[in-house]
Amino acid sequence: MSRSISESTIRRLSHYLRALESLAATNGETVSSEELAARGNTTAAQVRKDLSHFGSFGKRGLGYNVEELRRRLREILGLDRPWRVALVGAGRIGSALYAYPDFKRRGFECVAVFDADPAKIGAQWGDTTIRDVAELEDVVRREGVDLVILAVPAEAAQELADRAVHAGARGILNFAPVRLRVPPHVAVEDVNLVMELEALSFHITRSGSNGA
Amino acid sequence: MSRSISESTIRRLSHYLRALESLAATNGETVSSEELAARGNTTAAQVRKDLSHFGSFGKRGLGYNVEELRRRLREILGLDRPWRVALVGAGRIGSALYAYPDFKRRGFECVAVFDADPAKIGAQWGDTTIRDVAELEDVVRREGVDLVILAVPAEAAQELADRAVHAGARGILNFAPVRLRVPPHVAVEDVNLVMELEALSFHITRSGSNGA
DNA sequence: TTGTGTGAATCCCTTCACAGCG
DNA sequence: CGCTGTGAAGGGATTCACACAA
Repeated sequence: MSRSISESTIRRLSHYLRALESLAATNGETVSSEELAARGNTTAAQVRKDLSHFGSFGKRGLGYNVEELRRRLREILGLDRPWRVALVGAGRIGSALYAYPDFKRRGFECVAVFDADPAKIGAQWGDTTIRDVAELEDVVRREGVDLVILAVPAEAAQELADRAVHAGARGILNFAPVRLRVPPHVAVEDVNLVMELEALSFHITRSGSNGA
Repeated sequence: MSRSISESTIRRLSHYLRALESLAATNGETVSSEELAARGNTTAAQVRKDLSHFGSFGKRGLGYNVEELRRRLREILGLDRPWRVALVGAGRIGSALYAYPDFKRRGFECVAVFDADPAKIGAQWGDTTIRDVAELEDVVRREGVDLVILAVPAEAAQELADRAVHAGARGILNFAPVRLRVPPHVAVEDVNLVMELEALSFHITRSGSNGA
């Protein structure tokens, strides 16, 4: 289809999908770009433009069929198949993510958990045994892991990313505050909690009544 | 100074600050926009443009004084003062955040933790007692809470946001997958982990060799 | 009539290129 | 010289506005 879909468009597609799913029960048949925009982030024109990059899913004068648009969005986002996820780092963030119910609900299945700490290796999380991170490559290969969640200290992140990629991982969700270097066929998304707080700090400081 | 600083600029300022902090020890005196760009996300021109929105901190032919630029960036981001943070939701994500060492290091101090679950209320996390969320307004007011971290289910998020804002909170870090409605003087940053995974899914699906 | 799909216009962000200061 | 600070150019992304299909 088309080239170069922007990162913001992708985010909005996720929003639309979520809106459709909460709509499926309540509303009956169709949504307009207007309704979708109200529940998402944005304007009706933006919704239509976003969708137009992938085809023409609507009916003029009517709107979009909820069920069909939902299916198409899942296809577009690649959610029409299960994803095999490995979690690297069994610390606090790792454990929160492991139990995050929305992941499974969306088809992201955690098939392995790793840590470097001998005190943690061998422990059980539900039915998952925490493995030595030394086994990373083996397990990624054997289990066909697609995505790796890196919840490890900054110093360890690049090396672990390299190893996961080398073993076949195609995407990395990175919680470490470093910019990872990866080959072009590998996708990386960064989550940096401190940065989010700093953004809040910035906005409040600027909008505040203090001229400092 | 100027108006309308973009969200991406703010993120980059955070990057620059982090780069400077790791530099302060190793390097001696000055950095060029080139070096800063290499460690951050971006290009030398972008670094200079970003900084130029806030003043002229560099010396031509020399670069930026590391220590001074660090100080200015902390000022710009509003990090030259402590922030009082309340954590709402003592679940797994909440507990991971509470212990997140980088928060304190950057001046974000968690002064209260709330939950609605009677089984959790009264429990101790370090020296913090988990409070009944019914006390939210009181405590936010009494403790002078600036920022609220919402790590609660989607259904509860908007109501809790309203209450926190009403009690004086100026910023919200929102982990619930809903778009919060807040007055214009309140800043919101969303963290949506499922969306990040979906973005990975999208990229991999598109770049993949499978035509499906 | 309603609401999509889409070129055209607009706005904003990034990149370029260079004047000017140290 | 070297490197910043910045107007101008370029490129993307949003918004506008309307032809057209149901």
